[in-house]
Amino acid sequence: MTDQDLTQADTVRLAIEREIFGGQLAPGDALEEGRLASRFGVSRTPVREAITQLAQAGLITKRAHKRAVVAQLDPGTMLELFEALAELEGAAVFLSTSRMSEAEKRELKDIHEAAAENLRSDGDPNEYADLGFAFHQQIVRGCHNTALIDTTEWLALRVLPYRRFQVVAPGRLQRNQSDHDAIISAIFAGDAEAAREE
Amino acid sequence: MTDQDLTQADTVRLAIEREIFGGQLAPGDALEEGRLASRFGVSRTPVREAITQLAQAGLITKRAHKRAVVAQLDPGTMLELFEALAELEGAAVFLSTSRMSEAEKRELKDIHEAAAENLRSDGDPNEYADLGFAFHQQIVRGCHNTALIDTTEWLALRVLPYRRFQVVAPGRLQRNQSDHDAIISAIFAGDAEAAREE
DNA sequence: TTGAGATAACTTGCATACACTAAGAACATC
DNA sequence: GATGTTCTTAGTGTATGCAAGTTATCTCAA
Repeated sequence: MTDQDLTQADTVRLAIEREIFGGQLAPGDALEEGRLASRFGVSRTPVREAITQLAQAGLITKRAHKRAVVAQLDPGTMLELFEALAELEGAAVFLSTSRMSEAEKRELKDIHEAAAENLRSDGDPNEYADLGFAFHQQIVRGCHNTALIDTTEWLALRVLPYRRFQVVAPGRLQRNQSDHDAIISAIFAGDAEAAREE
Repeated sequence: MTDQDLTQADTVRLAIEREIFGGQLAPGDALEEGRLASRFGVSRTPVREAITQLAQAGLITKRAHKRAVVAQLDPGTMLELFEALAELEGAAVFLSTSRMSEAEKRELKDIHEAAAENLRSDGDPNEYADLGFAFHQQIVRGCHNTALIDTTEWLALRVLPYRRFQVVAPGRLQRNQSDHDAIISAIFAGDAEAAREE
């Protein structure tokens, strides 16, 4: 009753999600209902349900009578997604500036400083990426608007499979870090407009 | 191919959507798979699929082993939705200001003036509502970012069933109209920030 | 009368079977 | 050899049956 009232369709959906985010399923890969069914030891019915949900979420694309495919974004669409995501995060941080509690601000600062430390000491890049994710998440959640949070995170989910392809240009991380510096300053100064322009 | 390659699940989903938007299905109403199936003359399978999709879209809520229910929003959630929608539209208009073509701006002006005329002549309120919807849509689409457009319209869809409950306070329409006036001015002046603050 | 427990009726979740679609293979035609 | 046509077959879409869970009804004691 805690929450493990997961139906099989849910289980399958979560498993597929994980494989997409983890890279075992790359964009463009085909998802075949029958194979997935036998792989997960269930019938095709819950698999179909899971696929339907993932398609609705935009993680996979599906057309009638054709195999479902892990969503493949052309560069243009991907840029649009990133722009839209930036706008949503901008809107969220605009609200967050006046709405985050002191505790939330403190935690944001902690995350930021952990990232700085990681950068200074040449730490694990994956850990830095995770901290960056947490940073964004903390800001977005600070707006205390569930609809906006959900929408933003849903959009973030769609680009997640492509993060792994991001080139790590030299100096990119430092630049990212100073951007975050600016955001933090703006939030603590209560300057919502400045925070929006990250 | 021009013809709808619609699967039965799609047909059912569209029909249910229409009934929700049209008010035949009110928030809180239960959707029972069996009844819907026999009503639409199909089996439960495509009905289930349609319900899954609508649940994912947020139009209905569904929990394991419980009946699906047309999404019912408490006032707080509804306010959040409206706020989030306003932020998204704000982001869109911010971009639209510099991206709308002359033709798009002209069409926007046409819509706005048709609404003004409707108001002046005490025309059909439903027509005014439709024009308002078109006004917003025209602005959002002007940002030319499919991801942002889709996200915004998807959110707008979620609140659509509740528009009918909106009280028509006296002077509300005039106020709405002058807000739109301000937006138009800002867009034509190229003042993106002003446009955002509708 | 009211409330807890038992039980019957109903609804959902899943498995299985079948129908239909759409690509590709095999074949015939030119 | 190229082209068009008919099979083949892998794979999706839908129907149906059944088991498990949920909701409603009934019973009976306080």
